[in-house]
Amino acid sequence: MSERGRPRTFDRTAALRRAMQVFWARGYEGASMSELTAAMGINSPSLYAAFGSKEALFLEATDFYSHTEGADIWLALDEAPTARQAIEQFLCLTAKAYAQSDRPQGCLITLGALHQDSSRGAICDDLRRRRAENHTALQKRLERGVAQGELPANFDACAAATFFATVQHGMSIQARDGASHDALLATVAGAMAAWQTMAGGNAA
Amino acid sequence: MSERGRPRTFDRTAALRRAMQVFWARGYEGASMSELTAAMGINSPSLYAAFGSKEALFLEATDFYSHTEGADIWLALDEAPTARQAIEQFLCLTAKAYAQSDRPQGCLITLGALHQDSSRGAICDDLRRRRAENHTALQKRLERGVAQGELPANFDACAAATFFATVQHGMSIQARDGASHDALLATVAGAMAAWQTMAGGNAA
DNA sequence: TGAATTATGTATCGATCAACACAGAAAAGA
DNA sequence: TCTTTTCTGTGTTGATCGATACATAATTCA
Repeated sequence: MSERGRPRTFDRTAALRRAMQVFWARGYEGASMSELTAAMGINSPSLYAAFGSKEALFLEATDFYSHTEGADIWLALDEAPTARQAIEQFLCLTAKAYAQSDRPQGCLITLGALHQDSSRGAICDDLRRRRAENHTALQKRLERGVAQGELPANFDACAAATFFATVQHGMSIQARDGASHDALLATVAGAMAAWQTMAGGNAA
Repeated sequence: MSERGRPRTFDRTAALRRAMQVFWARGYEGASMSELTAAMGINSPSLYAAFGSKEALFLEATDFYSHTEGADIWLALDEAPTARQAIEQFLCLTAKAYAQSDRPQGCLITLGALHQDSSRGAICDDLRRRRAENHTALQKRLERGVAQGELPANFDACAAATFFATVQHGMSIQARDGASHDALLATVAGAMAAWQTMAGGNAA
């Protein structure tokens, strides 16, 4: 295959993981190329040869993030037996992931590029697309709960999905402020307190 | 007084407002001096003479923001007759303010400098202090509700304040994603749905 | 009117930004 | 061995970053 030429002397996946951590901690604009190359242990030309550009590297890093850091949260959403347990697991796993001290707090997808001009570059659009996918996943799971009779027929799955997604976004900022796991669980408890009322049948 | 020397030819407050809008839209790091001077209608030396530095300008801009854009939200919190109405007004006014299309979406205090190193510079610390003050204001209002018998004695005002503050933070990101006023109100409805359960007496 | 004081506009500072030119090094194919 | 291909390290590109030097203009005080 493509085994001709001098072989790469660094682990591409390991370097991508390091880049992800830098973007995660500093955001897209805040992460400089020198910071990235230092963390990845390679020189600038090697980075460009392997990943193309800062923008392309970020897109790959967010994809890597989704498949590693973010995977279990969204897996639990689908696998929990009831919609209520699905949402609770979703939020509890979020609380656990966001407060871990051995990595940046909060979510790369949520915090990675909040101030980009949507018109300029694909980064902002890509993150928005991923956030929209998350909203859809929540909504689908809630609709399943309606279909299975767990939730009333007039339950507004879209509005509820918006609410729980917004709570998760807020937890990213809370985590960035140094909130402990327990503090994040207080927010989870608040969000789950809404469940009883929403599932009671008088959803707006 | 200090009326000696050549008088300033621009309105300092108007220039500060323009600077606030730039920081609001682009964040601290994302707002460049050239962008700021262009929006403020002055040259770089005038900016430094009047405000000191980019950092000092940001601190003044956030203070200005608190006293103008953010004032009515927190005023309503204290003036509403019941704690429940206070929280509801607080969230509804937030939804209204964050979705207005004639200004940047979301909150400057929340989104202004999420990726700063806390050690480096006073910006991050200042915003965190302001967010902590907001949490305290919410908690105090809820504790008033407990004292007045509106809420049960075992009501966890701190945890509830954390929850509502987190919801508000999430709404900033939701607004940045282009959410409409109605979409933000869906989140408000979700948060208020939690009220019934939390105020019921079985708060954790 | 003249000295002191403060603001303005032009032009620029060194540092850093993202990105790349180039030559040498290390592999495969002939 | 020799050509081709690909990667690596050094050094640098033009642009932009935040921040100023400097001369000039406009005001107050004496």
